[in-house]
Amino acid sequence: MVDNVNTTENQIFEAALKVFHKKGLAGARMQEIANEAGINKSMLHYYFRNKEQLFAQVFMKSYKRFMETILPTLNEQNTWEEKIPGIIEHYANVMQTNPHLAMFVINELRQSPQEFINIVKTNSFLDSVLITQLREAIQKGQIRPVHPIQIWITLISGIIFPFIAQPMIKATIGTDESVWDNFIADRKRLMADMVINYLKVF
Amino acid sequence: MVDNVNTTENQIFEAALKVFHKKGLAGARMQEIANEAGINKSMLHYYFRNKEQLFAQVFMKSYKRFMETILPTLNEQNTWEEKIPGIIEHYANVMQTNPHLAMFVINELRQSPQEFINIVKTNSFLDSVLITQLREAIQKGQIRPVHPIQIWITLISGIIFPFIAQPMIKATIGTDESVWDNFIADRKRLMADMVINYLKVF
DNA sequence: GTCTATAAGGTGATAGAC
DNA sequence: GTCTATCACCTTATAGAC
Repeated sequence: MVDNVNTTENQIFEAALKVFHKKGLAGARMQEIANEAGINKSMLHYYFRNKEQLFAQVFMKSYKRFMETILPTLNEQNTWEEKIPGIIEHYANVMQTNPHLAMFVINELRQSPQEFINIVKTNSFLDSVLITQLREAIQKGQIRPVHPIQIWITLISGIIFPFIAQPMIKATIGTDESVWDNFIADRKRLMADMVINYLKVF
Repeated sequence: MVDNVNTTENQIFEAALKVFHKKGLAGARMQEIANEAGINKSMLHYYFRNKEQLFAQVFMKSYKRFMETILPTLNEQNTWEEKIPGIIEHYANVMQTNPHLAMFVINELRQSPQEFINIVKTNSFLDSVLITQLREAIQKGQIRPVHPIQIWITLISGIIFPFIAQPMIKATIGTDESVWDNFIADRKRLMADMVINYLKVF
């Protein structure tokens, strides 16, 4: 399937992406996807055989958006200190553009068959430039000796979780859109500052 | 309904808690809950009328476990600096005891009716002792001037997210249980150190 | 309170005309 | 490729015997 072409197949796929992201595998209805696409329900089976296979394709695509898009940022030609704000910015953008993405991937992965878990293993960030850079800086005594993977998890936790918990946070700080935007702006600055500060000052 | 009594009603409720946590509202089946409880399916309707009302009760109970249990820790008679490791420890324990809890609450809250969102508003941590303490310390110039709410979100993000993303993390660092335990132990130390360090050193 | 049987409606999937 | 009609199954919910 070729992207960005307005074929029936692509229209269905985009609709499926939207509905599965919002409702999950169990909550999504083939009829709802058909309605969203403005296309007859039979066409879903014609192009994707059944719900299971349609979901599998949606999940793969979503996983790529969620994980693989970060790799270029991790492997850029700059210092680890420059990479950190870049990573934060990247994930904040992904989440803002697609608010259900992270939740969808993480949630479906909980009970998915091994098939899906395997694609996680084959897309590790462990051998990225960032991790290597942090490891080297630790060896040279330039930064605090922490597992680089802990730094990585700290970064993505601090950015992704607030988006996942968005409904709860908004109920607390206020539902106004500008309040949320300020919150996220603060969040990005804080996480970058805090992690860099922690690594350097010891 | 009284807790910890082995009535039919409680057996059903505990089974429902388990199944809903794992499968979510859309994925859970009344028959599966009945099987889990070892009780006839008709009894579910006898005691809880329908799936919707059973779910509502399960959600309320879960939300309390997820949020309200933290309030005592936030209001303890100690300094903010002592509270931070306490909060981290508390949430790590909650997540370890009930690995599906956070995901369930956050996930169902995404599309839940206003009814559920309202209980978030009425259980705010904004007026907790911790937040007050941080605000006062900022006014006195003792710690870095950051929104106390950002500190709070940083703490819970850094602990809850790793448990939510557990399948992905395990696929990366290894599925061995001792590896995971070490990872969490490191995580708890790192988050406490990093946040306290950031607030004090400026 | 507990059980069996069954109704009532929803949902994925296919057959077959065009 | 696209549509309508329809099947087969699943799931919630209830009626009614005990």
